[in-house]
Amino acid sequence: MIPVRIADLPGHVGATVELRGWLTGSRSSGKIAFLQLRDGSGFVQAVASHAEAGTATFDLARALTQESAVRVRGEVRADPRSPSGVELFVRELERVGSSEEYPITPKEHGVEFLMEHRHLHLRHRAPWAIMRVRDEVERAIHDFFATRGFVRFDAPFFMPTAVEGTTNLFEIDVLDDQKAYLSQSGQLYAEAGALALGAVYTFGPTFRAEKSKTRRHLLEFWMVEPEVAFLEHEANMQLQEDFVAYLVGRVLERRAAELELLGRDPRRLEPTAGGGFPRITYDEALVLLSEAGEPLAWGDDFGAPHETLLGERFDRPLIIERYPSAVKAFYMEPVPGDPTRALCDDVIAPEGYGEIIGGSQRIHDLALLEQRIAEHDLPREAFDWYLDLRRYGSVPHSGFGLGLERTLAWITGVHHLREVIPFPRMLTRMHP
RNA sequence: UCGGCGGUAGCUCAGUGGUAGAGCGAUCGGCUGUUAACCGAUUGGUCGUAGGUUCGAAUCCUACCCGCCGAGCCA
Repeated sequence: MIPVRIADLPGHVGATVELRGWLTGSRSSGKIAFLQLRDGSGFVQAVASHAEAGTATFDLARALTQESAVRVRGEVRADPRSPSGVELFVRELERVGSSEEYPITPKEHGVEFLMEHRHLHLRHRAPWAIMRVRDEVERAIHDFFATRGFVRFDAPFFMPTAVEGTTNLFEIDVLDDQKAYLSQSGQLYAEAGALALGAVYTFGPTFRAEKSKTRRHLLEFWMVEPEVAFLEHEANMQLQEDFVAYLVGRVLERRAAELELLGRDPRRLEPTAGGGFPRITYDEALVLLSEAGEPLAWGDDFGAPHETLLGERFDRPLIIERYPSAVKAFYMEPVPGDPTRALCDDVIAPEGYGEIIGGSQRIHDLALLEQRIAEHDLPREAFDWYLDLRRYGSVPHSGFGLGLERTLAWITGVHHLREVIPFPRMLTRMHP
């Protein structure tokens, strides 16, 4: 008898099949038992009646505890009372692995308790749905860039120095007193890649040793960073828009059932899939903030409340461009004729999920880049190779970084970033 | 680092000076269509830690630990 996945059961109505999975819950009376089963592909109810299954099988069905592993053989029957349209009528039952006193009981639990049992929590419906959305988004990232001729380019995780001097880095002891830092961005290496391969993207974990304890922060998160030679600011923003619209479109197309299980209304995401993101300048954003009663002086960077306020005004991501150079990274190209502003942009997600993309055109002039490195008190010798990129055939180039978890939190509608990564790493969470 | 809130049963919480509580869960029994099942029984505790006040402290005081939410910083 061939094993069948729960997801494929609707195609086997009338057949007798074998299911392999786990018991998520059960309910029984004297003569009938209902077993809730999962196998990773989905969820289904099995029905064991005393008359059809026999005493031994029926008694075993009643004795199974939560998260017992089982093999079940039985007949697939259509039933309008089932959410998936089918049920499995048990003929034979085998307990593969027992489960005693499973901690995550069918009862409300606090976030902290669930995170302490994250290795088991992942078996439950909401994390199951979220991880399937995460998988789809990661797949969509690769598909988007592959169809546009980008080459995936893996940046190192050990870094000799900071990419952006301000943020805190995790310091690592390498052999013989040598210091290194965990990567906070693969961008500088992606720039080398872009000049070698034309268009590249990095995708991997990123580490920020910031003492941030909010729902928008993790110590370790995943970032995708495309970088393209000869790409300038306007086209860079268009690439970002096309990219985000594609990712959201893919989830709407292929993971609608998971969004529904999570209670996420797909209508909130549909405008994004159509593109047409609003674009405003930093100066225009200041006017909007002033009108909203949150005035800022020119030159101030936005705080989280400002970003939320701006993002909530639109039904799709908001692009804010041309920030003051002083609040941005050293490598950003100035606006032609206006050195106080940079050819950069942030993409702010709707609904208060904050910044999901930061991007810019990079300085390609050697003298200007040397000057900026000096102004920022950065160790020049660490950037010798980076300056070489400007010595030998320098061209205008641009790129951006998209935070995977913030994007996923917004798409799935969950409150906290820790929900969208299998094992979150935070100031107060290293276990399990 | 700063601000606000919190730590009591396996879980979610109530309990503001006088015998430590509820619901849920789990276990056992009953019920042939349950899906937040229902009915009956059983099971449940260093009240975050240390010290202090008091005849008596989960409760009041002091210190510390841990967590949650937010700010800054950022994706």
